[in-house]
Amino acid sequence: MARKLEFDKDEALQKAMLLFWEKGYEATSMKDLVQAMAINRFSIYNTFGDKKVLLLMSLKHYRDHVLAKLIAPLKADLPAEICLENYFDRMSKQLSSASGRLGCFIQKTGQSHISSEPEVADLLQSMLGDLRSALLDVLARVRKEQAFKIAYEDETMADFILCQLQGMIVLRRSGKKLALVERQIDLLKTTVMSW
Amino acid sequence: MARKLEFDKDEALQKAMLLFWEKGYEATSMKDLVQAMAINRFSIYNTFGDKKVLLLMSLKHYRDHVLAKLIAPLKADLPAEICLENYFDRMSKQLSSASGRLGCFIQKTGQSHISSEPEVADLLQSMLGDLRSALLDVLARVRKEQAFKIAYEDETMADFILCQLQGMIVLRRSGKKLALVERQIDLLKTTVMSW
DNA sequence: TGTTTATCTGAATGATTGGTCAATAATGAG
DNA sequence: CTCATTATTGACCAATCATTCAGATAAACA
Repeated sequence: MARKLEFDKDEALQKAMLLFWEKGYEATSMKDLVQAMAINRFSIYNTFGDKKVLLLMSLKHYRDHVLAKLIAPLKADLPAEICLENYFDRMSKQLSSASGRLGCFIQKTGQSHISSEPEVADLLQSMLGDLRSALLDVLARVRKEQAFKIAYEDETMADFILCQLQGMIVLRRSGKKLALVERQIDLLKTTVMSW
Repeated sequence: MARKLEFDKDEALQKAMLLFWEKGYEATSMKDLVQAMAINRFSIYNTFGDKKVLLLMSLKHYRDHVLAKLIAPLKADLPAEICLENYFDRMSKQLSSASGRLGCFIQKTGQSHISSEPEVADLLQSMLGDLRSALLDVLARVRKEQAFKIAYEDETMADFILCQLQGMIVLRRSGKKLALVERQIDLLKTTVMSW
Protein backbone atom coordinates (compact mmCIF):
# COMPACT_ATOMS: atom_id res chain seq x y z
CA MET A 1 0.00 0.00 0.00
CA ALA A 2 2.46 2.59 1.17
CA ARG A 3 6.08 3.21 1.79
CA LYS A 4 7.90 1.49 4.65
CA LEU A 5 9.84 3.12 7.47
CA GLU A 6 13.48 3.18 6.54
CA PHE A 7 14.68 2.95 10.12
CA ASP A 8 14.06 0.75 13.15
CA LYS A 9 11.77 2.49 15.60
CA ASP A 10 13.29 0.88 18.67
CA GLU A 11 16.83 1.65 17.58
CA ALA A 12 15.93 5.28 17.02
CA LEU A 13 14.22 5.42 20.39
CA GLN A 14 17.27 3.92 22.05
CA LYS A 15 19.40 6.70 20.63
CA ALA A 16 16.92 9.38 21.69
CA MET A 17 16.83 7.89 25.18
CA LEU A 18 20.60 7.95 25.50
CA LEU A 19 20.73 11.58 24.48
CA PHE A 20 17.93 12.70 26.82
CA TRP A 21 19.54 10.64 29.55
CA GLU A 22 22.93 12.23 29.11
CA LYS A 23 22.01 15.85 28.44
CA GLY A 24 18.62 16.19 30.06
CA TYR A 25 15.42 17.32 28.38
CA GLU A 26 16.03 21.04 28.03
CA ALA A 27 19.66 20.80 26.97
CA THR A 28 18.76 18.35 24.23
CA SER A 29 17.70 20.16 21.07
CA MET A 30 15.77 18.73 18.17
CA LYS A 31 18.89 19.34 16.11
CA ASP A 32 20.86 17.11 18.49
CA LEU A 33 18.18 14.46 18.23
CA VAL A 34 18.12 14.60 14.44
CA GLN A 35 21.86 14.05 14.44
CA ALA A 36 21.87 11.27 17.03
CA MET A 37 18.87 9.41 15.71
CA ALA A 38 20.11 9.76 12.13
CA ILE A 39 16.60 10.48 10.90
CA ASN A 40 15.25 13.54 9.19
CA ARG A 41 13.71 16.15 11.43
CA PHE A 42 10.23 15.73 10.07
CA SER A 43 10.38 11.95 10.27
CA ILE A 44 10.80 12.24 14.03
CA TYR A 45 7.70 14.38 14.34
CA ASN A 46 5.85 12.13 11.92
CA THR A 47 6.78 8.91 13.68
CA PHE A 48 6.90 9.84 17.34
CA GLY A 49 5.36 13.24 17.89
CA ASP A 50 6.76 16.40 19.39
CA LYS A 51 9.69 16.67 21.77
CA LYS A 52 7.66 15.99 24.89
CA VAL A 53 6.08 12.86 23.44
CA LEU A 54 9.50 11.71 22.34
CA LEU A 55 10.70 12.07 25.92
CA LEU A 56 7.74 10.07 27.20
CA MET A 57 8.51 7.32 24.72
CA SER A 58 12.18 7.41 25.68
CA LEU A 59 11.21 7.03 29.32
CA LYS A 60 9.04 4.02 28.50
CA HIS A 61 11.90 2.57 26.49
CA TYR A 62 14.10 3.04 29.56
CA ARG A 63 11.51 1.34 31.73
CA ASP A 64 11.17 -1.65 29.42
CA HIS A 65 14.81 -2.10 28.48
CA VAL A 66 17.00 -0.68 31.23
CA LEU A 67 14.97 -0.66 34.41
CA ALA A 68 13.49 -4.10 33.72
CA LYS A 69 16.97 -5.61 33.62
CA LEU A 70 18.02 -3.92 36.83
CA ILE A 71 14.94 -5.15 38.64
CA ALA A 72 15.19 -8.67 37.17
CA PRO A 73 17.28 -10.13 40.04
CA LEU A 74 14.47 -9.26 42.44
CA LYS A 75 12.02 -11.32 40.43
CA ALA A 76 14.20 -14.35 39.90
CA ASP A 77 12.96 -17.81 40.90
CA LEU A 78 15.30 -18.04 43.87
CA PRO A 79 15.02 -17.63 47.64
CA ALA A 80 14.09 -14.04 48.46
CA GLU A 81 17.26 -13.48 50.42
CA ILE A 82 19.38 -14.46 47.44
CA CYS A 83 17.30 -12.26 45.17
CA LEU A 84 17.87 -9.25 47.38
CA GLU A 85 21.56 -9.96 47.66
CA ASN A 86 21.87 -10.38 43.89
CA TYR A 87 20.04 -7.14 43.40
CA PHE A 88 22.39 -5.26 45.71
CA ASP A 89 25.39 -6.77 43.98
CA ARG A 90 23.96 -5.81 40.63
CA MET A 91 23.44 -2.23 41.75
CA SER A 92 26.89 -2.11 43.26
CA LYS A 93 28.43 -3.23 40.01
CA GLN A 94 26.28 -0.83 38.00
CA LEU A 95 27.15 2.13 40.22
CA SER A 96 30.85 1.40 40.07
CA SER A 97 30.91 0.86 36.33
CA ALA A 98 31.77 3.49 33.80
CA SER A 99 28.23 3.46 32.47
CA GLY A 100 27.03 4.32 35.97
CA ARG A 101 28.33 7.78 35.24
CA LEU A 102 25.02 8.55 33.53
CA GLY A 103 23.14 8.06 36.76
CA CYS A 104 19.45 7.39 36.73
CA PHE A 105 17.26 8.62 33.89
CA ILE A 106 14.25 8.84 36.19
CA GLN A 107 16.13 10.95 38.71
CA LYS A 108 17.53 13.23 36.04
CA THR A 109 14.19 13.78 34.35
CA GLY A 110 12.56 14.31 37.74
CA GLN A 111 14.87 17.26 38.35
CA SER A 112 14.14 18.75 34.95
CA HIS A 113 11.50 21.40 34.59
CA ILE A 114 9.59 19.19 32.17
CA SER A 115 8.61 17.02 35.15
CA SER A 116 6.11 19.71 36.08
CA GLU A 117 4.08 18.40 33.16
CA PRO A 118 1.55 15.97 34.67
CA GLU A 119 2.08 13.31 32.01
CA VAL A 120 5.81 13.24 32.71
CA ALA A 121 5.38 13.37 36.47
CA ASP A 122 2.87 10.53 36.40
CA LEU A 123 5.08 8.32 34.29
CA LEU A 124 8.11 8.97 36.48
CA GLN A 125 6.14 8.15 39.58
CA SER A 126 4.81 4.93 38.11
CA MET A 127 8.35 3.93 37.16
CA LEU A 128 9.61 4.50 40.68
CA GLY A 129 6.51 2.61 41.74
CA ASP A 130 7.64 -0.40 39.70
CA LEU A 131 10.92 -0.45 41.55
CA ARG A 132 9.22 0.01 44.88
CA SER A 133 6.73 -2.80 44.37
CA ALA A 134 9.48 -5.15 43.27
CA LEU A 135 11.23 -4.40 46.56
CA LEU A 136 7.99 -4.82 48.51
CA ASP A 137 7.36 -8.17 46.83
CA VAL A 138 10.77 -9.46 47.75
CA LEU A 139 10.42 -8.27 51.33
CA ALA A 140 7.07 -10.06 51.59
CA ARG A 141 8.76 -13.20 50.34
CA VAL A 142 11.53 -12.74 52.90
CA ARG A 143 8.88 -12.72 55.62
CA LYS A 144 7.18 -15.80 54.24
CA GLU A 145 10.43 -17.68 53.88
CA GLN A 146 11.57 -16.39 57.27
CA ALA A 147 14.95 -15.69 55.73
CA PHE A 148 15.79 -12.94 58.21
CA LYS A 149 14.08 -10.56 60.58
CA ILE A 150 13.01 -7.25 59.06
CA ALA A 151 13.37 -4.53 61.64
CA TYR A 152 10.77 -2.15 60.21
CA GLU A 153 7.58 -2.20 58.20
CA ASP A 154 8.10 -3.33 54.64
CA GLU A 155 7.13 0.05 53.22
CA THR A 156 9.63 1.84 55.41
CA MET A 157 12.30 -0.65 54.49
CA ALA A 158 11.59 -0.42 50.76
CA ASP A 159 11.75 3.37 50.86
CA PHE A 160 14.95 3.17 52.85
CA ILE A 161 16.58 1.05 50.17
CA LEU A 162 15.23 3.30 47.44
CA CYS A 163 16.55 6.42 49.20
CA GLN A 164 19.96 4.93 49.69
CA LEU A 165 20.30 3.88 46.07
CA GLN A 166 19.04 7.19 44.69
CA GLY A 167 21.31 9.03 47.09
CA MET A 168 24.30 7.03 45.94
CA ILE A 169 23.47 7.93 42.37
CA VAL A 170 23.36 11.61 43.28
CA LEU A 171 26.75 11.47 44.96
CA ARG A 172 28.22 9.18 42.32
CA ARG A 173 27.58 11.88 39.75
CA SER A 174 29.26 14.65 41.65
CA GLY A 175 32.02 12.79 43.42
CA LYS A 176 35.32 11.32 42.52
CA LYS A 177 35.50 8.44 44.94
CA LEU A 178 33.87 5.34 43.58
CA ALA A 179 35.60 3.24 46.19
CA LEU A 180 32.90 4.10 48.68
CA VAL A 181 30.13 2.48 46.66
CA GLU A 182 30.99 -1.01 47.83
CA ARG A 183 31.14 0.00 51.47
CA GLN A 184 27.84 1.85 51.20
CA ILE A 185 26.13 -1.17 49.70
CA ASP A 186 27.64 -3.33 52.45
CA LEU A 187 26.24 -1.00 55.07
CA LEU A 188 22.87 -1.03 53.35
CA LYS A 189 22.89 -4.82 53.25
CA THR A 190 23.66 -5.28 56.92
CA THR A 191 21.09 -2.63 57.86
CA VAL A 192 18.34 -4.33 55.93
CA MET A 193 19.35 -7.90 56.60
CA SER A 194 19.99 -7.74 60.30
CA TRP A 195 19.36 -11.07 61.94
CA MET B 1 32.23 60.41 41.91
CA ALA B 2 29.61 58.39 40.12
CA ARG B 3 26.16 56.96 40.32
CA LYS B 4 25.18 54.20 42.76
CA LEU B 5 23.46 50.90 42.07
CA GLU B 6 19.70 51.33 42.36
CA PHE B 7 19.12 47.85 43.71
CA ASP B 8 20.46 45.62 46.45
CA LYS B 9 22.88 43.10 45.04
CA ASP B 10 22.09 40.41 47.58
CA GLU B 11 18.35 40.80 47.17
CA ALA B 12 18.68 40.46 43.40
CA LEU B 13 20.89 37.43 43.85
CA GLN B 14 18.38 35.87 46.19
CA LYS B 15 15.70 36.19 43.52
CA ALA B 16 17.96 34.77 40.84
CA MET B 17 18.82 31.86 43.11
CA LEU B 18 15.18 31.05 43.76
CA LEU B 19 14.43 31.02 40.04
CA PHE B 20 17.41 28.84 39.13
CA TRP B 21 16.54 26.59 42.03
CA GLU B 22 12.95 26.16 40.95
CA LYS B 23 13.28 25.92 37.19
CA GLY B 24 16.83 24.70 36.72
CA TYR B 25 19.57 26.39 34.71
CA GLU B 26 18.46 25.62 31.17
CA ALA B 27 14.75 26.26 31.70
CA THR B 28 15.49 29.66 33.21
CA SER B 29 15.78 32.32 30.52
CA MET B 30 17.35 35.72 30.88
CA LYS B 31 13.88 37.12 30.26
CA ASP B 32 12.62 35.22 33.30
CA LEU B 33 15.53 36.54 35.33
CA VAL B 34 14.96 40.13 34.23
CA GLN B 35 11.36 39.80 35.35
CA ALA B 36 12.11 38.09 38.66
CA MET B 37 15.08 40.23 39.63
CA ALA B 38 13.23 43.40 38.58
CA ILE B 39 16.37 44.79 37.02
CA ASN B 40 17.02 45.74 33.45
CA ARG B 41 18.58 43.11 31.24
CA PHE B 42 21.82 44.95 30.74
CA SER B 43 22.17 45.76 34.42
CA ILE B 44 22.33 42.05 35.16
CA TYR B 45 25.18 41.59 32.71
CA ASN B 46 26.84 44.72 33.96
CA THR B 47 26.63 43.80 37.62
CA PHE B 48 26.99 40.04 37.69
CA GLY B 49 28.19 38.79 34.32
CA ASP B 50 26.67 36.30 31.92
CA LYS B 51 24.17 33.59 32.72
CA LYS B 52 26.75 31.04 33.84
CA VAL B 53 28.44 33.47 36.19
CA LEU B 54 25.06 34.42 37.57
CA LEU B 55 24.43 30.76 38.31
CA LEU B 56 27.78 30.45 40.07
CA MET B 57 26.96 33.48 42.19
CA SER B 58 23.51 32.09 42.94
CA LEU B 59 25.10 28.84 44.07
CA LYS B 60 27.45 30.73 46.37
CA HIS B 61 24.52 32.69 47.72
CA TYR B 62 22.81 29.36 48.42
CA ARG B 63 25.90 28.06 50.17
CA ASP B 64 26.22 31.13 52.38
CA HIS B 65 22.57 31.71 53.17
CA VAL B 66 20.68 28.43 52.84
CA LEU B 67 23.19 25.65 53.32
CA ALA B 68 24.92 27.42 56.17
CA LYS B 69 21.69 27.53 58.15
CA LEU B 70 20.96 23.87 57.54
CA ILE B 71 24.44 22.86 58.69
CA ALA B 72 24.37 25.20 61.69
CA PRO B 73 22.97 22.64 64.16
CA LEU B 74 25.99 20.44 63.51
CA LYS B 75 28.32 23.22 64.55
CA ALA B 76 26.47 24.30 67.66
CA ASP B 77 28.25 24.45 71.00
CA LEU B 78 26.45 21.40 72.36
CA PRO B 79 27.27 17.74 72.91
CA ALA B 80 27.89 16.07 69.55
CA GLU B 81 25.02 13.66 70.03
CA ILE B 82 22.59 16.53 70.53
CA CYS B 83 24.00 18.33 67.50
CA LEU B 84 23.44 15.32 65.30
CA GLU B 85 19.94 14.81 66.63
CA ASN B 86 19.09 18.47 66.11
CA TYR B 87 20.42 18.26 62.60
CA PHE B 88 18.27 15.26 61.79
CA ASP B 89 15.23 16.96 63.25
CA ARG B 90 15.96 20.05 61.23
CA MET B 91 16.24 18.07 58.03
CA SER B 92 13.08 16.16 58.85
CA LYS B 93 11.17 19.39 59.30
CA GLN B 94 12.68 20.90 56.18
CA LEU B 95 11.85 17.86 54.05
CA SER B 96 8.27 17.75 55.29
CA SER B 97 7.65 21.46 54.87
CA ALA B 98 6.10 23.03 51.82
CA SER B 99 9.37 24.72 50.96
CA GLY B 100 10.98 21.29 50.88
CA ARG B 101 9.19 20.86 47.57
CA LEU B 102 12.06 22.70 45.91
CA GLY B 103 14.48 19.98 46.90
CA CYS B 104 18.19 20.65 46.94
CA PHE B 105 19.72 23.29 44.69
CA ILE B 106 23.01 21.40 44.58
CA GLN B 107 21.33 18.20 43.53
CA LYS B 108 19.24 19.93 40.90
CA THR B 109 22.16 21.79 39.41
CA GLY B 110 24.23 18.63 39.51
CA GLN B 111 21.72 16.94 37.22
CA SER B 112 21.69 19.87 34.82
CA HIS B 113 23.90 19.80 31.77
CA ILE B 114 25.65 22.96 32.95
CA SER B 115 27.35 20.83 35.62
CA SER B 116 29.61 19.51 32.89
CA GLU B 117 31.29 22.92 33.07
CA PRO B 118 34.31 22.45 35.35
CA GLU B 119 33.68 25.66 37.29
CA VAL B 120 30.17 24.56 38.15
CA ALA B 121 31.16 20.97 38.92
CA ASP B 122 33.98 22.13 41.19
CA LEU B 123 31.74 24.49 43.12
CA LEU B 124 29.06 21.85 43.57
CA GLN B 125 31.59 19.37 44.82
CA SER B 126 33.05 21.83 47.29
CA MET B 127 29.55 22.57 48.58
CA LEU B 128 28.82 18.90 49.14
CA GLY B 129 32.26 18.79 50.71
CA ASP B 130 31.20 21.43 53.25
CA LEU B 131 28.28 19.29 54.30
CA ARG B 132 30.42 16.19 54.44
CA SER B 133 33.11 17.74 56.60
CA ALA B 134 30.53 19.11 58.99
CA LEU B 135 29.25 15.56 59.40
CA LEU B 136 32.78 14.21 59.80
CA ASP B 137 33.52 16.82 62.46
CA VAL B 138 30.48 15.90 64.46
CA LEU B 139 31.26 12.20 64.19
CA ALA B 140 34.78 12.84 65.44
CA ARG B 141 33.30 14.70 68.38
CA VAL B 142 30.94 11.80 69.03
CA ARG B 143 33.96 9.51 69.30
CA LYS B 144 35.78 11.87 71.62
CA GLU B 145 32.77 12.36 73.84
CA GLN B 146 32.05 8.63 73.65
CA ALA B 147 28.40 9.48 73.13
CA PHE B 148 27.63 6.28 71.30
CA LYS B 149 29.39 3.57 69.36
CA ILE B 150 29.80 4.23 65.64
CA ALA B 151 29.54 0.97 63.77
CA TYR B 152 31.59 2.00 60.73
CA GLU B 153 34.38 4.30 59.75
CA ASP B 154 33.45 7.96 59.98
CA GLU B 155 33.79 8.48 56.24
CA THR B 156 31.48 5.59 55.50
CA MET B 157 29.00 6.87 58.04
CA ALA B 158 29.09 10.43 56.74
CA ASP B 159 28.51 9.27 53.20
CA PHE B 160 25.71 7.05 54.39
CA ILE B 161 23.93 9.99 55.98
CA LEU B 162 24.55 12.11 52.91
CA CYS B 163 23.19 9.44 50.60
CA GLN B 164 20.12 8.91 52.70
CA LEU B 165 19.29 12.62 52.82
CA GLN B 166 19.91 13.18 49.13
CA GLY B 167 17.84 10.09 48.35
CA MET B 168 14.96 11.38 50.43
CA ILE B 169 15.09 14.64 48.52
CA VAL B 170 14.92 12.76 45.23
CA LEU B 171 11.88 10.79 46.34
CA ARG B 172 10.28 13.74 48.06
CA ARG B 173 10.16 15.53 44.73
CA SER B 174 8.50 12.74 42.83
CA GLY B 175 6.28 11.25 45.49
CA LYS B 176 3.10 12.18 47.23
CA LYS B 177 3.67 10.63 50.62
CA LEU B 178 5.39 13.00 53.00
CA ALA B 179 4.36 10.81 55.90
CA LEU B 180 7.31 8.56 55.27
CA VAL B 181 9.88 11.27 55.86
CA GLU B 182 9.63 11.04 59.62
CA ARG B 183 9.96 7.27 59.65
CA GLN B 184 12.91 7.42 57.28
CA ILE B 185 14.71 9.88 59.51
CA ASP B 186 13.94 7.69 62.51
CA LEU B 187 15.43 4.71 60.76
CA LEU B 188 18.45 6.75 59.79
CA LYS B 189 18.92 7.91 63.38
CA THR B 190 18.83 4.45 64.87
CA THR B 191 21.13 3.14 62.18
CA VAL B 192 23.73 5.78 62.87
CA MET B 193 23.31 6.00 66.61
CA SER B 194 23.28 2.33 67.50
CA TRP B 195 24.50 1.76 71.00
C1' DT C 1 26.45 74.52 39.79
C1' DG C 2 28.89 71.99 36.41
C1' DT C 3 31.52 68.06 35.11
C1' DT C 4 32.44 63.44 35.47
C1' DT C 5 31.38 58.75 35.45
C1' DA C 6 28.72 54.83 36.16
C1' DT C 7 23.99 53.08 35.74
C1' DC C 8 19.90 52.56 33.36
C1' DT C 9 16.89 51.80 29.28
C1' DG C 10 14.62 49.87 25.21
C1' DA C 11 15.91 48.44 20.95
C1' DA C 12 18.52 45.42 18.22
C1' DT C 13 22.06 41.72 17.34
C1' DG C 14 22.66 37.05 15.07
C1' DA C 15 22.08 32.45 16.45
C1' DT C 16 19.18 28.83 17.82
C1' DT C 17 14.80 27.09 19.33
C1' DG C 18 10.69 23.74 18.37
C1' DG C 19 7.79 22.84 14.76
C1' DT C 20 5.82 22.77 9.68
C1' DC C 21 5.33 22.42 4.57
C1' DA C 22 5.26 21.32 -0.24
C1' DA C 23 7.66 18.53 -3.25
C1' DT C 24 9.68 13.95 -4.09
C1' DA C 25 10.29 8.99 -3.71
C1' DA C 26 9.11 4.42 -2.55
C1' DT C 27 5.54 0.92 -1.82
C1' DG C 28 2.19 -2.61 -3.02
C1' DA C 29 -2.82 -3.48 -4.07
C1' DG C 30 -5.88 -3.42 -8.04
C1' DC D 1 1.11 -0.65 -15.36
C1' DT D 2 -1.59 2.67 -12.42
C1' DC D 3 -2.46 5.02 -8.56
C1' DA D 4 -3.54 5.95 -3.83
C1' DT D 5 -0.81 6.05 0.29
C1' DT D 6 2.85 6.94 3.21
C1' DA D 7 7.90 8.16 4.20
C1' DT D 8 11.61 11.24 3.23
C1' DT D 9 13.75 15.50 2.31
C1' DG D 10 15.71 20.17 2.91
C1' DA D 11 14.02 24.46 3.03
C1' DC D 12 11.34 27.36 5.85
C1' DC D 13 8.64 29.55 9.79
C1' DA D 14 7.90 32.63 13.68
C1' DA D 15 9.44 32.80 18.28
C1' DT D 16 12.80 32.88 21.58
C1' DC D 17 17.55 32.49 23.02
C1' DA D 18 21.81 34.96 25.30
C1' DT D 19 24.17 38.96 24.61
C1' DT D 20 25.36 43.88 23.24
C1' DC D 21 24.90 48.75 22.09
C1' DA D 22 24.23 53.79 21.88
C1' DG D 23 21.99 57.15 24.06
C1' DA D 24 19.46 58.97 28.06
C1' DT D 25 19.77 59.60 32.98
C1' DA D 26 21.20 60.57 37.44
C1' DA D 27 24.25 60.53 41.33
C1' DA D 28 28.62 62.27 43.33
C1' DC D 29 32.28 65.53 44.08
C1' DA D 30 34.90 69.79 42.85
